[in-house]
Amino acid sequence: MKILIVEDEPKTGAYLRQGLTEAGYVVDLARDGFDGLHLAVGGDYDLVILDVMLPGLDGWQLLSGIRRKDPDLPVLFLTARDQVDDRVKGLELGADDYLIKPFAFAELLARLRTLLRRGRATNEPTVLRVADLELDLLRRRVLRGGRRIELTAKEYALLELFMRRRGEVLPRSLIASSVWDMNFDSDTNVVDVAVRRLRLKVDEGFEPRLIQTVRGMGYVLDEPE
Amino acid sequence: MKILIVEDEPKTGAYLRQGLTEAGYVVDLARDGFDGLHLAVGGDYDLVILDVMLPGLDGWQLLSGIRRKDPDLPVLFLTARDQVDDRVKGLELGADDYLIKPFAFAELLARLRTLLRRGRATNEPTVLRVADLELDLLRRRVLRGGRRIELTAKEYALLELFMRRRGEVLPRSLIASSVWDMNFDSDTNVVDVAVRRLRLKVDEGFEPRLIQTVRGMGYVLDEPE
DNA sequence: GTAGAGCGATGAAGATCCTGATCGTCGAAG
DNA sequence: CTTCGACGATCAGGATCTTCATCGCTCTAC
Repeated sequence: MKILIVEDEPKTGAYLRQGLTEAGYVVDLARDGFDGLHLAVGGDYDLVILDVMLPGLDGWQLLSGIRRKDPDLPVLFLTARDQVDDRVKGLELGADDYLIKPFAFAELLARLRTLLRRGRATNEPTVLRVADLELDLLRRRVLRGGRRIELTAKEYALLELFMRRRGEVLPRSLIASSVWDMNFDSDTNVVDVAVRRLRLKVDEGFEPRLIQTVRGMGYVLDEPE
Repeated sequence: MKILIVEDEPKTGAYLRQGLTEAGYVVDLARDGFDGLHLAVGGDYDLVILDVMLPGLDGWQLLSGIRRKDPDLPVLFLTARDQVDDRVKGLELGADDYLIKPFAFAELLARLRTLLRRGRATNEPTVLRVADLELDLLRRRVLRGGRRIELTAKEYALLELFMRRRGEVLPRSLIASSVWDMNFDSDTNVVDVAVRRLRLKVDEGFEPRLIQTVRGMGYVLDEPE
């Protein structure tokens, strides 16, 4: 897997290169937008990581340049916290994902895997859908009836679990172990409380109710018949 | 490495056995205190994991039985949340570490590694000390001037980093990456705030001040000359 | 049908952690 | 020596998550 990084700040660039190389990717690094564009369109990469703030060509110009030549090349945007609103712009222009600096390296690797696995042709599903509830795995976004719903990290993890295993009754212990890495059913009701919070955001005021309690067993997410 | 688990609850026992076996340990499982004691004293184990609540012999009786035969065998206590005060009793009776259920499996593995690495004979240091500040790696306890100091998870991780690298000036970026797994110096001051909280607990009201700021570089923990 | 136990739902409080703003201080340049 | 800018300290506010206590419902046993 060959990845191009376009990043002007030397420290961040070097760090990314080192980390990704150690993770087994082949990595090239471009220092500005011009080099970036040049390499991206000619270099046969599987993925491009793109800093929004760049000298020369900025991130968006670079992105549209890439899209003109290669509409399918996965592009991941790096944006700083105070440019968060720019991510919308990036996604509209055809970026496939974004990440806000600072971020955990593990997080970056996870996103990369998703993007690369989806691949150019294979088109594995990136959006899970149950009734009018949608979960966009790449953008980490949730929509219900077309409306955006903001979820916290745990809520998102919980919902993703539910949707990936739609229709299955998930015992609390399973939920605890996959969302919390807790594996002992002692006297905690974290799962219950988390499910309640998720319900408030995702089910409250909507029809049909998707998250259902199965007494003595656990919870399911599904469309009731 | 051979580990004995003494645990009566079948689900927890099975889970532990499976997880530890997958992690490469050889695992035996005893269902009650009598079997546990019998196996422990005769079975040539490197470590024993012990549930406090047991039918037959309880955890402490078992522990003192073990200690009579083998004073050095590492023992890790499992205690439920509402028995937390019992952990003191356990440690006084010669347990080497304790873990509160529910806990993350990764946490258990980390503790095991520490206990096993220390080994029976090798006696690697398990307490870090600078001036009158002590950090007990096994018990995850911190003492200053003999007084117990309660730290949160992040505070503990930060202090451990400082003490393991006593005297070294640690740049913020290094701290961020080891305590937070964040690797980008953007506009956050989490490190500063965390250092402040740690200082309040560890340095405030004591002499000498151990956590020092090195302008433009980062922080050090050391005894000033 | 009724009582009781167990299970889940709910609400509130508390702990921890992060963000953002402001204030103070150190050091260099003039 | 004074001024200014950069860096760090500090504080308040808020978000998230967990714990705990209580309430209500369901199911079962009698």
